[in-house]
Amino acid sequence: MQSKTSIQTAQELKNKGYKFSNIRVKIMQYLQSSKTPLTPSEIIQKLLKDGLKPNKTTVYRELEMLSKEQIVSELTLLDGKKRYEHSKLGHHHHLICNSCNKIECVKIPEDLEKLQAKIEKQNSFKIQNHLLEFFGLCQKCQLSINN
Amino acid sequence: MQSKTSIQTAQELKNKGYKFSNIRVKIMQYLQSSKTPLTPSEIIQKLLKDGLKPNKTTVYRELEMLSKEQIVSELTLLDGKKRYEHSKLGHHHHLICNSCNKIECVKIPEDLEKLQAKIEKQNSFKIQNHLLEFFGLCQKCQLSINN
DNA sequence: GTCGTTGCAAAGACTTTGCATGTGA
DNA sequence: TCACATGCAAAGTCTTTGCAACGAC
Repeated sequence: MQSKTSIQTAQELKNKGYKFSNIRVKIMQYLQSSKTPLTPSEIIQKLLKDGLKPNKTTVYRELEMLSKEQIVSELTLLDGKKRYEHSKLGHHHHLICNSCNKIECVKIPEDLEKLQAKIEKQNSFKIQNHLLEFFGLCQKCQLSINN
Repeated sequence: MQSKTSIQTAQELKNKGYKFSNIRVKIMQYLQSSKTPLTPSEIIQKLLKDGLKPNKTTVYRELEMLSKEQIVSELTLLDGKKRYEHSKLGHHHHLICNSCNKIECVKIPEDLEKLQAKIEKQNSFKIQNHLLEFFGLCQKCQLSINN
């Protein structure tokens, strides 16, 4: 199911009264350039590397705000930790390595429309969204296990 | 991907040294008869209703053991709480109501073999398992929203 | 100056651990 | 009896809340 991804511009955010603080901009950058969803503590690590000393509360609040404004989306998987990824990525799924825990994103062109239509009919359930994640071994780990 | 569901017999468990305490038997019964995955606290509620006063630690340890012996499987979704369901259910998916949070189980006959084969090839990723969950409105909530 | 943002301390929710005691076979 | 099961207290991890101080515009 494709979700709309009309992400707000910086101007729209300013109009809503948000300010562009150092930390906020950094966090948005991390999420925009990350190939994998990030946990709050991973974001804190990145900020520390960049010379900032963020309070964890700030990071949690930042992510809450970005989530509320649909700039990022929240994902709870695996270990119960929340992870965040940029909404510009659109609807996609993940390949999660059981060995090294790496998370890759993957787009599935045809997606599940037909299957969903069938399930809706058979279960009288109106599907609004879905979650599809694959667990297994990434390329690297397949090789290292074979050696 | 179908997971093997050769569940251990009571005798096999006894041979491993496990004892059949009141609480353990109850917890296994709840999970066996539940139509929806249960959280530790839901299990504690059920035990209280049945006149037992379980310590939460006991319940957590029970679920850990049942999980280790593959009698139940653990599921982390949604709110980051762990949920447990009986392995006899085999591989299946869930319909999760965005309105009342009810979780229904659903089997998908054809499942995703073709899609998985394609993804494996395109991403050099060896898929071992998957998670597929649908979010939307259950029958009841569709009706109550329309009224 | 205003109002959003930040830091700090504390609390909350869920889960795990250590140790002493209880109990089923 | 003896190993497993249980209860209790404490700690651990992740997250949220309240409040005062700071800072962008």
